[in-house]
Amino acid sequence: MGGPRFEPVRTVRAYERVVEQVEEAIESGALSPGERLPSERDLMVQFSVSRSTVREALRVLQARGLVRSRPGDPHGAEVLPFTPAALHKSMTTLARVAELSLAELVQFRMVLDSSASLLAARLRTDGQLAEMGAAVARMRAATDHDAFVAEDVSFHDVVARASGNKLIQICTDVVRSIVLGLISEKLAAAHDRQALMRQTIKHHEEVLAAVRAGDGPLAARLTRKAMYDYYADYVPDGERPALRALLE
Amino acid sequence: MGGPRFEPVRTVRAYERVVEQVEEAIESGALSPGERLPSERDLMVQFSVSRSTVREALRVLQARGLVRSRPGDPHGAEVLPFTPAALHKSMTTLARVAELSLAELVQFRMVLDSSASLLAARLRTDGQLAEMGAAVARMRAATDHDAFVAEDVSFHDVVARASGNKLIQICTDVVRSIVLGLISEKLAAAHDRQALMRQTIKHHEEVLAAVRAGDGPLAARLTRKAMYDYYADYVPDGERPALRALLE
DNA sequence: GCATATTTGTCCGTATGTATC
DNA sequence: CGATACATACGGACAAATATG
Repeated sequence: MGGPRFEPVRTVRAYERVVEQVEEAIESGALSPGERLPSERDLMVQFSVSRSTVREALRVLQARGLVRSRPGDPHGAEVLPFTPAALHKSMTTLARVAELSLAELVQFRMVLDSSASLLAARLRTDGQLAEMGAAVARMRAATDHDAFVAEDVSFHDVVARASGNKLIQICTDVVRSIVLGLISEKLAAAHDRQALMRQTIKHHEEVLAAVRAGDGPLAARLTRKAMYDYYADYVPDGERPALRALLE
Repeated sequence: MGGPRFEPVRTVRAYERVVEQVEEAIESGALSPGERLPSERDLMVQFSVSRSTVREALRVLQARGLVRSRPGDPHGAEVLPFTPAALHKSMTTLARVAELSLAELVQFRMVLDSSASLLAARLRTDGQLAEMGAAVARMRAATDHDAFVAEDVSFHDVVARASGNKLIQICTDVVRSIVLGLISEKLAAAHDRQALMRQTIKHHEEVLAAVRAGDGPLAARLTRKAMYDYYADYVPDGERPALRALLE
């Protein structure tokens, strides 16, 4: 007994091996954004596989947002700079197939954005503070609703950046766009847009003041409150208690 | 002036249109997990494209975790039940190409898991409370380190489930496995594993008591503290202040 | 258990539109 | 502008794997 323990052999497709190798080259930094992959014909020689196999691998790499190939490009597929597009795609899919409710998404935003505010209150630079103020000023000056929302987004973007955590920054961005995609039309059709906009500006000014004062817990609490007030109307009654659980 | 405003035509690949249609069918629920797609030959007839195009589309759908095809399967590709595998993949890639530091990942865990504890203190059922207690008991009984970590994970899993938020549940799971993948070998090689395990059990007991008492803020604070104590040694000195910013 | 039919995985060749030099 | 090389898409072919009778 106790001889060598063999592991089951996972039959791995040819295109997967191609994907793995190119992926490793990109993620390890051996291939940098802007650099080019060899042409499909070169790749089929280097990997000793057919054209179809190379193409299936490139489709997967493209779906993961790592490369992009254009017809006729003599330089081969381009290695792309990092974007959260793939994360965005998979989270959007998740929201649909896992049937995430708007309440869950808003709750997640409350958690992430309030944490960003908490950290920003400690770690923000003076330049970022100025950016936040400028965003609020542009919110005040916004004439149409779309511009207002855009400046609202830019405020939250600066706060997320000021948190110093790239993962928080990316996830707030992704989840926010999903939420806005779900209810942007409803927001635009709100009956008392002016009042909502005034209240939103007031909330942002309070958050900004807390961040400026370095009071992280207050900034976090205000952020949660602002988000609740902004979205609660669009959340079914039964799910609002779960949101309020984050307000103390 | 002012004639019809034409929009630029986005040249869309044939395989992308196939992907879109199948994706829509799955995400809308027209195709449920366990059901089968038509065979590749049927698909090329239905979409009026070549088999290569169908195959490239299937590779993309497979990369997104929506379907799986096996060689020789007469029933066609299988529609898969939801898994966060695609999210896991894209976030792992993100961690590498965006060069996420361990500190950022741990900080993200502190945010998510403490929020889960906060919500769980309010929303947990008695059954879930019992599950948490059982997990801690199994942690106490664990003989080897791997079993201990496994029970640790199951505790956090129950808490995340008790939060009532599927997105929190999934993201805690994904980020945790990434963090563990980064430093599991270091954890196993810790010089004073016994002391660490005792401390971890104590922390979990405290969190459990707070959750049982319904004290969400306390449970959240204890969760952040426990995670900091567990991982701080593996985070470079310069990045620890960012972690401590979450401890008040 | 075995033979058969079907399907996928992979390969090859070709035609067409396109981007670059 | 022309020539070249490229990606896109098509169609046909064979071997290995799978399910069915």
